[in-house]
Amino acid sequence: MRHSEAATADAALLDPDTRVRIERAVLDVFSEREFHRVGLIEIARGANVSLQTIYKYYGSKEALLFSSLDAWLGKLAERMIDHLQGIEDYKERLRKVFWVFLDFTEKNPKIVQLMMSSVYINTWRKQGAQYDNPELFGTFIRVLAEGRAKGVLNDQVDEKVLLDYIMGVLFRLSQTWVQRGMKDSLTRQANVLFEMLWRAISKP
Amino acid sequence: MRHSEAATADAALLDPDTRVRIERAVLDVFSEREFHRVGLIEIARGANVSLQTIYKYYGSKEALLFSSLDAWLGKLAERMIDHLQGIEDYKERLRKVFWVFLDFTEKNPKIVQLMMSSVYINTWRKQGAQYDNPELFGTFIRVLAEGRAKGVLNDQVDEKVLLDYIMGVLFRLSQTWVQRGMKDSLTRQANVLFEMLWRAISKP
Amino acid sequence: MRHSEAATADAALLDPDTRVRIERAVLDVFSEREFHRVGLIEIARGANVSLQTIYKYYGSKEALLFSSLDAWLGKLAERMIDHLQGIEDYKERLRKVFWVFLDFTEKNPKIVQLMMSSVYINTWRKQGAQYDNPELFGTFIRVLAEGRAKGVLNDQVDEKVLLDYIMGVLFRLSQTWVQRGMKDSLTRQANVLFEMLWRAISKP
Amino acid sequence: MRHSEAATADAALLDPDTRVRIERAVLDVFSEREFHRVGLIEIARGANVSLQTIYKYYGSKEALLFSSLDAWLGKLAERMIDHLQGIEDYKERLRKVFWVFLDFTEKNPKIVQLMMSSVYINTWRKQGAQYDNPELFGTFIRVLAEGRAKGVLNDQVDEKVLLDYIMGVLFRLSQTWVQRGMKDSLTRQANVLFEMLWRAISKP
DNA sequence: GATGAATGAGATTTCATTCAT
DNA sequence: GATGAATGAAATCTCATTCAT
Repeated sequence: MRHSEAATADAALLDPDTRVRIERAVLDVFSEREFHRVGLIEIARGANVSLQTIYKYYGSKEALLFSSLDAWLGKLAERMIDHLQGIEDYKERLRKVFWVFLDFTEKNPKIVQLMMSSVYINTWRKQGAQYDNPELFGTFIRVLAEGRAKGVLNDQVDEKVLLDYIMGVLFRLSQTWVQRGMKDSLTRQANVLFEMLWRAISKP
Repeated sequence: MRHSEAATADAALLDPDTRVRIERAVLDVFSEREFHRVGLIEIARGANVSLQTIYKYYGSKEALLFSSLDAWLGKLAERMIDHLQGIEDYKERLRKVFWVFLDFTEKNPKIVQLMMSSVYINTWRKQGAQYDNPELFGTFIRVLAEGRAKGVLNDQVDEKVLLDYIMGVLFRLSQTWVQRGMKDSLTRQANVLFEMLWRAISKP
Repeated sequence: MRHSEAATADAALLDPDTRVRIERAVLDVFSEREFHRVGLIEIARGANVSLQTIYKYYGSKEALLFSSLDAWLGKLAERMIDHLQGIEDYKERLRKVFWVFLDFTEKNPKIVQLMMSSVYINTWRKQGAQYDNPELFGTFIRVLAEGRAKGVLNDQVDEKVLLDYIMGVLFRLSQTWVQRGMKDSLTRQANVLFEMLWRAISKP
Repeated sequence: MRHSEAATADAALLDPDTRVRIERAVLDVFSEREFHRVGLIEIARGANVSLQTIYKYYGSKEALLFSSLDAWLGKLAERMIDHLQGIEDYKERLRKVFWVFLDFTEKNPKIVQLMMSSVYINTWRKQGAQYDNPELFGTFIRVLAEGRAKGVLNDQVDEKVLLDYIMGVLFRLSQTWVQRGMKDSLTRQANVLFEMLWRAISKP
């Protein structure tokens, strides 16, 4: 049903320059204020486009947010895949996933803020089909499956549960790091933090 | 708060019966729809009170949500404290905390849904002073401090990080359990799940 | 229909002292602000009574206003009748009516203000049956009829038209005198003003 | 004015068609019911526009009423000026003013009703600067000044008093004619009525 | 007589979304 | 692509009126 308009509203058709301006405005504004406190005119003005351009290419306020978020997360996915290249040892691969995520948080705290201010977990999930960033999550899943196959991961629980531990910890660490004022580097402690997680998910 | 009588708005003054009706309506509606899709008139009608009553005792839509949420979480705190009584062994105490949380999720999935649909992590934190439910979080913190004191917990990281692991995992497990359709009991796997977490946070 | 409540809400049953306080508050407040800008709580507080007392004895905001207005106009009627005593010459009687009205305006500008701020001509008329102050208007009418009978008044038009001229001029003079700042005495010019009116309504 | 955009709210910018519909609705509804009994939603529905359109172009309920009233009175002014053309004799000019007013009343009783139902004399005056219809009242004043200059008008009183007599009588005649059920034509008696007024204001 | 609480109604604002140009 | 205008919906606030104590 939503896809009926997909053909009409597709940010991909937008002039790349304009798109960047819009996505930056989204990041700036939605990270500062809650979703319902943000007016699309601010975004439009901030990006120097008309409201109609936004509606034409995104379709709705919600879609704008999720599409932009997806674009930003795409960068994380890209980076993740890039960094995973050439690492053979399984634990090292996972450690890398962990590190890239924390590193991304440190370099893009606004994205974390945006997610905390304006993204309802639930809505995000629902939009999943379109915006869940399969590249990102797919990479996670693939790395996990790999570990299970190699027999190094805990097999008392469903594979999804392992993902829950990883994501739960990563999200929470990112959030509190931002909320507590982005003091002392997250990545500097990455190894200690990862070892804790590793003990949780590896085969005991 | 634009409300001139913000100081006056206090749900505690409300007739207990009415309050329960309102809080139930909040739970029902906000768990189904996102914050900005909920109209207070629905809540009013659902609770059989007038809009004015809501504004008088809560002050605003946001305050209504957080006050109600706080009331529900108060139940969790109460239960938590109750269950902790008489358990001596430290690990057992933490296991209990873990179990009570999952048990609460299983028995009150709507609260989890409400948090996922309508509560921005950020706003929640900001409202902290008023609604963070010190009883609940205080209990967590106290149990943790206890463990540190006894030397059984990982001391390579800040105590807050331990809390992040626990909360991160608990929240994520609860959320995905609800989102994946509340299949198979969470508490049934509580021990396995807890042991994983325990390996993460205990002194290696 | 309205009279069904007459038995219930009747200002006459009110403690005279309280009634005076209420009527004074009505005068003070309704003369300063338009009807719909006046809150009954102000009146209640100003008169040191409870809202319920007002409702019990007056029945409604509108009734309160008209009943109070009627009480004040009663004073005009009383004074009018009093002053008319012992004047034989017809023209002199009418001149007196004219003078008393202007004198009343000068002494009670607030009543004029109240009528200008808060009384819709129409509503006043409709409430006529109850609040038209038959004593006052009855006196006018009687004096007029007298003049017609004596053959001194213009008989080319309906008697009511003569009343229209008198009332129209008196009301307008009163209103503009108040609005223009209550400068120079109205009564001082009463004779000149009356002679103008007399030329209009007397038989040419 | 609470309206932040008060400066923006200007009915003149409104689509003429829409404006006519709104003004007609205002006339219809405010003439039937008192100001505070009228809901703007009725007006909006009656004019087939949204509430927001009304607020955008008028700013407030009161402004809507006065702006509309002004528009209607503009028609009277126009007609007045038109009819005055080519009349040389001073008394005839004033007679014409008198007649046009009564004729307008006869043709637009709803406007009189609206003024009686919903316009507080006081508020109207205060809004004067904006809505007093300088064309209309200016014309009155100019005609009067003319008469004074020619020495045909009573000069024992201030010029404004002469205006008071004219307006007082005209308003009152119009009001009672409407209230008494709009029986027998007002204009048919215009001459007799005018001669009465003329005796009052002309030099004796 | 008084006090406190609740309600329905409606004024006013803000905003996502749509339409026409 | 952009601009301007209109709309429906809902947040918020104020108040007359009613009810129960």
